[in-house]
Amino acid sequence: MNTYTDFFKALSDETRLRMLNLLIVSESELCVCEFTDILETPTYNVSKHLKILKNTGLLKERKEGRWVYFGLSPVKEKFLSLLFETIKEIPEPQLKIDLIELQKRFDIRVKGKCLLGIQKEHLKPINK
Amino acid sequence: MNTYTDFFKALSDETRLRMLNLLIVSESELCVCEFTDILETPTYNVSKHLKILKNTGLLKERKEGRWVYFGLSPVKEKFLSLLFETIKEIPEPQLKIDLIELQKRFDIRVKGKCLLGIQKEHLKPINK
DNA sequence: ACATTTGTTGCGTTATAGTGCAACTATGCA
DNA sequence: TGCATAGTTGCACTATAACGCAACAAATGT
Repeated sequence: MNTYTDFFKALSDETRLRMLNLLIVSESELCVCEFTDILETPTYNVSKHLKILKNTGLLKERKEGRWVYFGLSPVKEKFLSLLFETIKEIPEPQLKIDLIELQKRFDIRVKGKCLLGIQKEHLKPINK
Repeated sequence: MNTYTDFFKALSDETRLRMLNLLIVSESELCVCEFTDILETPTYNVSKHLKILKNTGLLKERKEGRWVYFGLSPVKEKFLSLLFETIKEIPEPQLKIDLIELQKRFDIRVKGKCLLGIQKEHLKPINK
């Protein structure tokens, strides 16, 4: 039972709902820095939210050099495919805006790869 | 945006998910004491959870004598109808058990009305 | 009028979850 | 080897939410 409430809990946060919207509509993988710029959310929070979605079983992770890409887990249950269809039907302007920002990030990919890192300075982590 | 995360937040609690399952599958109204017995949850919590679902816009309330019936709000958005279809696809044994218990409560209704109140003593509120 | 029944609400407690900061790891490059 | 870049994690703080209890309101019956 807990498993199913956990799916809804995962979606009950705005940042995570926006993340899933990006992945569902685009049908592709995004790396952490792309999420950071699109959602205008600090990297450390992006990372934490992605971890929650992954632990819920919604996302899978793939490392490529210094970059980490997140994409949807393969959908096996009818429950999950319907849940994703439901998300697609949310008429929220912000979700449309996010898709436009996503396209901008895709446009600066090099051979389909994210190589430019975070573009918005104020979202970068402070490294020592 | 908040509105939509609120729908998911409403479903992220086991008691509320079970409530909605009962209403969606049965396509009828239930009164507070019926929820109490079926969910084996104290009346004061049943009442609070129903209030949350109502405030989220998922339920409507109807008073009839001392009894208060709750049913689904009329569904206008595709988002909500899909959300309800999604809930129907949850393969959780507890949700099936709840439906059996619901049938038992329906069986003791008098002319379609709940007249017997809470049957499980330990769930009743302490009245002075 | 009074007791009973059905349901609601306020309060204190506890548990959970999101945020920001800073330290940390890991990979690649000069 | 040293540094920059991409991302993660631990900690303290704050906010939110569920719970149990007890008092309360509202409708009904005698």
